[in-house]
Amino acid sequence: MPVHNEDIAVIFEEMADLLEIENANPFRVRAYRNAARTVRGLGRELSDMISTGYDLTSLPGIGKDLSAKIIEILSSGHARALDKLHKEVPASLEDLLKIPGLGPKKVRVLFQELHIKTLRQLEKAASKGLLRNLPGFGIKTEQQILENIAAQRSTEKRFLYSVARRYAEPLVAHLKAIAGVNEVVVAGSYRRGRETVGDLDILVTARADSPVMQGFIEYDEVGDVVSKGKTRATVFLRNGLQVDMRVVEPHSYGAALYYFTGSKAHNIQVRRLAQKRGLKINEYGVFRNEKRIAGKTEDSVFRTVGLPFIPPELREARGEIEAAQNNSLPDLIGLDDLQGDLHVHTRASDGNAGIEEMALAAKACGLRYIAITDHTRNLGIAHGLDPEQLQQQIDEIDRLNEKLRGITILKSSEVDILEDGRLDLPNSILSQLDLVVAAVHSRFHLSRSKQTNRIIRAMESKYFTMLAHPSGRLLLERDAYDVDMLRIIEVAGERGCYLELNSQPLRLDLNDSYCKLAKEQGVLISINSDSHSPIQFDYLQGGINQARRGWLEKKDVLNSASLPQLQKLNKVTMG
DNA sequence: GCCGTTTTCGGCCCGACTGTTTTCAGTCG
Repeated sequence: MPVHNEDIAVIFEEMADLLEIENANPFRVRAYRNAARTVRGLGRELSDMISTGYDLTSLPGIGKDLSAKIIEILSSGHARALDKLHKEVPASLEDLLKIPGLGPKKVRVLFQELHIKTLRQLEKAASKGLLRNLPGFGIKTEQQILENIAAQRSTEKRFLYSVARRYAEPLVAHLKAIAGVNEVVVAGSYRRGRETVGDLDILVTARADSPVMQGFIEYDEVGDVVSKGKTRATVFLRNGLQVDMRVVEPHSYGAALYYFTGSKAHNIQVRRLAQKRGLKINEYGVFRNEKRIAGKTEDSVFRTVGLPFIPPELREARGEIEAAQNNSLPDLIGLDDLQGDLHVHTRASDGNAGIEEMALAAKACGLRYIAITDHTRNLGIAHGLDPEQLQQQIDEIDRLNEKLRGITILKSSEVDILEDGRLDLPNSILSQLDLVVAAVHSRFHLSRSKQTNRIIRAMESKYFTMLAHPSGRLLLERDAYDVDMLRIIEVAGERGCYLELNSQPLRLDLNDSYCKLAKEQGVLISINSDSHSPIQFDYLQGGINQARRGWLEKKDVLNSASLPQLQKLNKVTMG
């Protein structure tokens, strides 16, 4: 049973949780959490790194001990240290930590005093009123625990970025309209462009007498008010989305924006840099002793630690600070850099508009070319095309290209990759297409090796151009199928194929880490809308957000090429 | 448990809010 980086990260996180409940040295706990993050963020599998003789202690946060533990886990599948901890602290206590308001100290008390190990036991004890007399607990705590157990059951924890935006934008407008309010900006993971967000962090600058705090908690959409102070409040909207608002003075705006944009891991790294320079960074500014030396803008904060501005999408402690120090930050791609869209559907399969309508909509968005990629016959549910129907479409595209100006339509297809890795169209018709987009739409539960080989076999077709939505995941709905994505990226590099970054809000597939890895391997990414209607070209912005999080520059993106440039590339024939 | 242009020992990011503890610990972000 191969051990993946994720397995190791999970073990380290479990160790951290249990050690925390055991009241271990907090810095030791942090060391495990740091190591888990490092392991998760690696581009390569640790098992490969070991076999090529890589010294793990050169990784950040991995020393002699954790390196030995990684090697142990890789060879045996488990860590004796964790097994030993389990004898003292039951694993189920981790579930209790997930209840808001319960941290390691309280969980420890629950376990020691009442032998509570599971959520069910906790709920029972709380409803019997057994918690209120424990040290550090009271009636309110007991009540809150009951409410939070119920809330956790009923609500979805994260929201799609696109959904969060629908709530964020009107709320920002509401706050801006309150007297005395200056700036209102959504920071946090939302500003970093993450594909899903757990909550909204809203930063406000306002005059001291502004009623913004009151105006916030009285907002129409607010369901529950969790806490409210002079500078900070937390609410839940009626849809379950948590919103934190912070109010700061204008001279702290940049420092606060920086601070609340995170990520936490990134902020810690930068604060450590500040510390070395005898500076302290908090949400109010950058301080030397008691004196504020920066904080009005984010730029000013970065300058005090000798760094250039780092775009929010990069602030994940994945090497951006080192890159900033070496002046090698990427020049991130923007929406304007896209010249075309290589994944577009029409009503011939499951879209809702004709070819011409889609082409004109793309042109209106500033694009110069699109590829029409309807499904193939194997995908019956989407009315996939058979070779004859595709031939008719090809003829229609030829006629339209004669007529249309300012936009070129490329002939293509989103071809199903069958279970054995064959493509769902004969070569006789594939050879007539300008490019071939291929995708897995069935048999998601094959074993890792079968799924990987299936896709690699498809890539070996001479007509294969690009793998669409490479992992098959649907955010918050369906996990990625089990596939060796590192291998897929390698093979794409060897065969001169491309990978898609699908911009549908529910997909955003490829994810940011794999985008970065593809870039490092020289594999170009195509940022496509997968539009099924003329308004869906807007989705490209979401793809751009994701691409930026994956460190992609214009040169890393296939469809930032002009049409003549695209024609010169491998695998695009433009018959 | 990690780490080193103050250090191989002694540090390790920082502050707001809540509830209960009447002076502060725990939790959260």
